[in-house]
Amino acid sequence: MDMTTKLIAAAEQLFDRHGYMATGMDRLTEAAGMSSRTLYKHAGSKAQLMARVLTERDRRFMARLEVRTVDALFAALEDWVWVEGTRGCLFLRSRAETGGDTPEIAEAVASHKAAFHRRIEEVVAADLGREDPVLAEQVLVLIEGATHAAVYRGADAVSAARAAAAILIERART
Amino acid sequence: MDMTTKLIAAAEQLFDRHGYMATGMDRLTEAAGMSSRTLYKHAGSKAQLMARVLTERDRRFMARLEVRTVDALFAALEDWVWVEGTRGCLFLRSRAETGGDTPEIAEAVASHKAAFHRRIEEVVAADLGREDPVLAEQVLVLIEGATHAAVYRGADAVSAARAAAAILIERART
DNA sequence: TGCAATGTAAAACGAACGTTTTACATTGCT
DNA sequence: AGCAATGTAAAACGTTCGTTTTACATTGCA
Repeated sequence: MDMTTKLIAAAEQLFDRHGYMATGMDRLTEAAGMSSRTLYKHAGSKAQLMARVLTERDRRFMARLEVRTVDALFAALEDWVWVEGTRGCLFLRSRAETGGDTPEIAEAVASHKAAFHRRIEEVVAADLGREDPVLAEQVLVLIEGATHAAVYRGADAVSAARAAAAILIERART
Repeated sequence: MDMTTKLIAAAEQLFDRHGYMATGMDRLTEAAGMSSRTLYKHAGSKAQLMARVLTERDRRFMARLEVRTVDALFAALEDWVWVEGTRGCLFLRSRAETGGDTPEIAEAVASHKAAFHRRIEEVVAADLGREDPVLAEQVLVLIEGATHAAVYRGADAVSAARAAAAILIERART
């Protein structure tokens, strides 16, 4: 396993479970199993490391959203929550933790959320046979809501969102 | 203006805008306009201060949700977002920043979210004339979603959620 | 009049922060 | 055989962290 890969995987785990600011570099070097010298050679800085973590997570998350129907979007979200757990959206959390003042992080978040929004519009259009920006916004809100409600309401939040989306889609179709 | 009130107001601003971990006590004493000795006499510790901020915010937020219809719930959320801005849910954010490992904070968050869920069930029941836990869960997801989507989508997210809720309510009524 | 309460200003506490440096070992290519 | 690259271990960098302490001023009530 490549050092950079190992580092990013360890960083994602710690940042996600304990928070970006609360995770010190000592804890990170230990978890990644490498010296701080090597860590900095690969990561550059803590902020750059977080940005790489986010880029990698974007890749992994967006790959799951390569679907053709809105219902499949929620099925994918259920899988994601099952695998990754329910700790909210790491993108919004990193942005909030840094007050948006860390450029590398703010940019990674912005570009992920733009891609996320675009993807939902595409899926809604494919499912409905026409574009519907308002419905897409509602689906986006339901996914974001399921992600965050699941933190304290559990997986029920995701299935509730899925059922709600089905109703909205059905209504938009007829 | 009472010292404790001034302190909590300053703390809420800084914690919300820059994050809990990223806000140092020096910055806090300066913003609150008091010595660190006085600050610690009133707050006890940084974690206790955050807990009091959350308790106060819960009071202010829940007061706005004293309504009788689901649509009024979203109108209240629109007002809240207008006044307080769109930086996501401070309760979930504090919990995430501390990994749930700070008891005072974790408890304040848990009790707020429990009250929040209860209130939505009540409003849905009042609006519909009967209890509907599934619809309540969907409304909760829409509010949580609007709160977080608004961070990058703006106020449109809230009105989209409002319209979606209207459809779900209408369908549940007939 | 005098004491208890409440405040400020500022230094000090040890610990932890992100990052860099020093000194050395191992590897793989030409 | 020899050099460049890549790694480790560990100390040190100066800064900032949350919190406590020391010394002193002001106020309000008995």
